[in-house]
Amino acid sequence: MEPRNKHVTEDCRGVSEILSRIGDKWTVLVVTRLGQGPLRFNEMRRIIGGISQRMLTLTLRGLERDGLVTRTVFPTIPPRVDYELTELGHSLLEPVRVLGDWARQHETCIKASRQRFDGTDEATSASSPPSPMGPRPSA
Amino acid sequence: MEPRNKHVTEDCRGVSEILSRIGDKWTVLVVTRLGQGPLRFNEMRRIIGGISQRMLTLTLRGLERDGLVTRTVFPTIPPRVDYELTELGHSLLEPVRVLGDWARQHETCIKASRQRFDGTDEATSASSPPSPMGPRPSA
DNA sequence: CTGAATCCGGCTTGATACTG
DNA sequence: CAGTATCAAGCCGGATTCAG
Repeated sequence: MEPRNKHVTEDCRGVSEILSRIGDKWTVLVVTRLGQGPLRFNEMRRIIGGISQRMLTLTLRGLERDGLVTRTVFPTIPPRVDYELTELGHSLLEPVRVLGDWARQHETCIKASRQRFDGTDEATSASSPPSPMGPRPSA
Repeated sequence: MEPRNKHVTEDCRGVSEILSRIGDKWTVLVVTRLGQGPLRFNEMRRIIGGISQRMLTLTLRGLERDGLVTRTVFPTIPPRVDYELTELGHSLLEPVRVLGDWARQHETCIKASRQRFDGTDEATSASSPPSPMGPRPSA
């Protein structure tokens, strides 16, 4: 990546990258669950539900790479692997919680806004096909 | 014990959705810039830099749909469109800032961890202790 | 039980060209 | 200036299969 420059935009680039990192489909779920204590692979898989092995592996791997979780292998039979949040991982828990609070707090509002927005189009022209980006009602 | 435990996953689903929303490539940049005041389309385009018309349009459109920004059209020639954060949009600014602070604060740490992770080619020559610190198979 | 490798479909992104 | 339409490329995520 580019070196960190002076401008705000550059700062936000870094932020954006981090957000992309944790903004993917599963990372937040995994981190949050792990925030309640270490878990084994299939425990997580079962608890989270709907995540494939592949995605769980990739998510965990990425988290480990970023130093957010530790991977502990017990060379037993059957094998056992524990995943646990590092200190850094725990520190992420709080910002995520803040965002989570915001999300839950405004979830209804946002969904309502979406329905309003999506419905505005059809209300004016009923026979129009569903366009991915309907026309704007000029203010 | 904690009834909250059972709901965390569901809660996080919603959070995850919101995160996906703002976790895309440009949303955070746009919102942050808009947090400093209303902007016109090409102003933003120029300020952010590297974003295509298409992506800026789509990002703005999504933000508008979610009720986070307002779009004000001035039917002049040449046309002029102002984008501005709504109250809801401003409320998002804070959580984003929190996450942004975290990101900047741990940016170095994370990058270091990545390099460490990518570069770690464990020899495994040492004894594999029965203690939970087994070697990680290289990718 | 944990996880790697493969194939594949879909969404997201981006470049380009055109319109009011 | 602001926005749309279209097309192509790339990444993401899922199902399946194989291995230790």
